[in-house]
Amino acid sequence: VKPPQQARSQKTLENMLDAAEAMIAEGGVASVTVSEVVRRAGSSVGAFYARFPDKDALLSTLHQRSCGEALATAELALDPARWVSTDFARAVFEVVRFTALQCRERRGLMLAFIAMAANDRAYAERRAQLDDGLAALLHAFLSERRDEFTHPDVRLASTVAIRLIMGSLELGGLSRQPDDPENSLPDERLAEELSRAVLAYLGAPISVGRLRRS
Amino acid sequence: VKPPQQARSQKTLENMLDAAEAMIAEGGVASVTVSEVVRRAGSSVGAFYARFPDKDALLSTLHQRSCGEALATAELALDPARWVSTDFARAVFEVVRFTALQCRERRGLMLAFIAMAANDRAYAERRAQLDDGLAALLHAFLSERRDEFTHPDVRLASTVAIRLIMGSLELGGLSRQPDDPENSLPDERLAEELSRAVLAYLGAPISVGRLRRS
DNA sequence: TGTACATCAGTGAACGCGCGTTCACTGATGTAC
DNA sequence: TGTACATCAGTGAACGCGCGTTCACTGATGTAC
Repeated sequence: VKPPQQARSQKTLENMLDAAEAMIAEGGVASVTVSEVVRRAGSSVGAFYARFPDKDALLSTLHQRSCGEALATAELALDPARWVSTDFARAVFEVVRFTALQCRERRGLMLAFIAMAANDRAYAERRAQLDDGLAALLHAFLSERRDEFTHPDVRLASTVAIRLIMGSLELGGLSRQPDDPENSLPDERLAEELSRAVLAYLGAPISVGRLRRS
Repeated sequence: VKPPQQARSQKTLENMLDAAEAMIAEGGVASVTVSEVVRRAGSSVGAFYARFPDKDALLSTLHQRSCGEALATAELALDPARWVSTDFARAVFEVVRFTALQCRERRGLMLAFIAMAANDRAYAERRAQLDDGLAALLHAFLSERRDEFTHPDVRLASTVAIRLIMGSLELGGLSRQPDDPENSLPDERLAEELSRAVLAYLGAPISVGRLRRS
């Protein structure tokens, strides 16, 4: 990806990324065509190829941007300072619930990048890096609360917990009809059970029903 | 999909499905072209279109076949009779480990169908049905062992446990390099932690280290 | 401050590759009498 | 048991659509003197 030399071309580039993101969210990667991207970005095909060597580079760049945003969001959500005065179980629950919300909001993008990762090594690697980053953040959070759970290996527990949470939520995103009103397992309920599972795995005692109180 | 009238065309059809499956496992859905499928199947393009209305139908049929096989495999693995004389925790561990093995063996196919489900409602629905089927089987298994864990809602617990297991394993399949020798979290280790998580979530007491003894 | 030139940025019609699909045809299998 | 006919199964060259990519060109911005 050729970095722009002037402010206006930087703006053009961002418009293209935004257009691609919107199109993915609406109709998946398959619906992203260069001509439609540039049409939405108010640009032209030539301008596109002046910035990106090819179409793949656009999607790669977008993926990088999305991973960065996700990590930044997690950094805020998992900041230990934010939870100092909150009960451990409650904090875990809130984080899981927030994550579930984020996944639902960005469902289209998330699914598209899952599909890309399934087919393309580069996406899989960026994805793995994101998971590592999330695990590191969770590790920092858990280290602050070391005396509130019993799992002997905090690092391992962080990695596995991220897998449990992200895996379940993504699998949920895969199968759920977004418009199904009477879903057998709504997000809120899943988040609650998921929290219980994570807390139980960590070895943090929790009384039944406590989570639901807000 | 037009059902064949003679045995030989049934064979042709199966050859095509097998060819497509092999190609997916090797190079993902993108590598599947009609001409290559028929070449491998020792058939011809016309024969293809006499069976399938279009290329999508081939992949759909293959997905149905795979889901059926997966469910049949799970039916054997989760048959309560098979585990009557086995410790509960050990049985859960063995099942999770077996599932992890299956996922690794069918990694290519699994990833391809995840990608399809991300882009196509029909695949997502079949996938959701498979998960429901797995949950039902787990529910039957757990019902036989009702007195060995404390989770109050067996049905809910079954659904969530399937999500935890399949989600984590699939997410693992997404990010892992299959050829990386020094993976930070090898299958065996993940299966163990995953079992602990599931057991803890179910409320089945387990002493540390017990799982590893074989 | 103005002029000339270089580089950056953008335009969109035209090209062409790959792959799904069609179709006119040949061969194989089954059935009626 | 043999012959005629109908249907099923298979063949592969040719077509054409869609979309990524190229390229010859115009316009905008910056810089030197």
